[in-house]
Amino acid sequence: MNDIVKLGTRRQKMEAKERAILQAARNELSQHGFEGAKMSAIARAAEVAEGTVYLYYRNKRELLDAVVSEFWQTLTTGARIVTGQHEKTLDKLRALAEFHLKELVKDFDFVGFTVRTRETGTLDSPSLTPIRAYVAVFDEIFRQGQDRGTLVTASPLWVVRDLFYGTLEYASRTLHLHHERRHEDVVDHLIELITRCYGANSSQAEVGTLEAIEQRLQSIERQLTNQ
Amino acid sequence: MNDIVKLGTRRQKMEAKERAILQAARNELSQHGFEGAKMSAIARAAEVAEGTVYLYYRNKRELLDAVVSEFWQTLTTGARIVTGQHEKTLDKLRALAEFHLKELVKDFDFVGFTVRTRETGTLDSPSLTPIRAYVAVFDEIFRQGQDRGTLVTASPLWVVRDLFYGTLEYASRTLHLHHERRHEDVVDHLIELITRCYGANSSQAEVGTLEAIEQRLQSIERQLTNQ
DNA sequence: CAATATAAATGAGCCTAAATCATTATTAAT
DNA sequence: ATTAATAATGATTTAGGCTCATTTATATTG
Repeated sequence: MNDIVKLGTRRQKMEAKERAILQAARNELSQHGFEGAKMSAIARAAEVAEGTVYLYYRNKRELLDAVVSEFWQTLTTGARIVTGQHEKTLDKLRALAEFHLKELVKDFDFVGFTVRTRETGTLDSPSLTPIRAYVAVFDEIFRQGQDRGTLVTASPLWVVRDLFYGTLEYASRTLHLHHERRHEDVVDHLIELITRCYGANSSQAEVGTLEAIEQRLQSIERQLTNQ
Repeated sequence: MNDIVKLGTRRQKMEAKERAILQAARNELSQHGFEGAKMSAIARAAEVAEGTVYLYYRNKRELLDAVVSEFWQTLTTGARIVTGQHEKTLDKLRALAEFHLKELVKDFDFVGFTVRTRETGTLDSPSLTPIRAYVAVFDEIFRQGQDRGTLVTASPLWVVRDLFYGTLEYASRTLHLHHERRHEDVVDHLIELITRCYGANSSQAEVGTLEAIEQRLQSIERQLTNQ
């Protein structure tokens, strides 16, 4: 039997150490940004020598890449959970939009890190795979909507995807800068827009317009009561 | 009379030197990225001593900021010219979208630099003003469309703006990675979407009462969004 | 046109932080 | 217990941003 004092096998210890370094890097990065982050500080926080960090990650950039990858992986898991709780396509999309926006505003710096990571990234660089896995969540939902006949569009999927995530990322930046603005404005607007432009049953113009007006009235009411 | 050998007054020389440094920095940056760019290389390219650069810009970041500012200023000028050649709101928006997308794809790296610049930027940091000036082009056109009655929406302007620029930036990234994809897909789609969702005359077959309600809505909206 | 004052430019050297590597410590195998 | 293999260490090297004492160029003045 294993000695209790020993904290596990060699491999386990190394894995724990790697997690510690990653965690320390994440903290240091979101606290000081990429240039501001010091490898020495990361090593100290992870309770290892500076040289040890370089046994796990070739250099500072790879460490950043790993942090960013982990971030998107976590996001992917969360997105799958959140969207899995809904049946209808539009509900799934709304849930995804809400989740995405909320997370981006929370960890806003990581958006910048991600762009930075991609700066040098080519099409098939491994640093892109976690992001691909993440956007796949949207793609699956949208395709399912198309299969079901809920959503209809002639445009390529990538265009709609860029619309979805582009809008949300820019909105997250705005929300990050202007704390008083409302998240719901974005999500409501985006889903409304998707409904009107890709919704199969919105083709009946008259009903759609009436409903749209009602929606607008509601959102105005909300704005009024909120200030 | 001035000696021909002399290349101008002191002030002129300094301005020329500043432009040389800025140009050198721009080249170095788009060639090697922010970390990769060396102050020594910039100085060499601008044909000045390394210390001279620091007489014009406090540090590397400020130099980057200046490059990015110049980029957006140029873009603003171009956008104004391009949109000024059209009369109708939707034509202006289409021209702006086409121009924006084309420029972003061309100088794609600068998008990354901009985000990076904003990383530390607060709400009123001077590095944001050129970007504000740029997005103002969209704002003006959209507001004008609302005043003319061409465009109608209950959502705050910032939401629509983020949709517009967010979509285009993400699309520019996609287009930058996948050279075979078509720019027109994005612009057509975006304008079509704006037309359908914000176009006032998009649902022609409406009853009189409906129009009346809509008019009242518009005036309320105007009041709300104007503060 | 000196002579002088002021501003601009220079680049050797300083300093910080990333990355390396010879050495030491730890774990696994026999 | 001995040895081999692997992991960890931190002093040292290296690189590049930035400074500052000095030099050079321009403007001013009598």
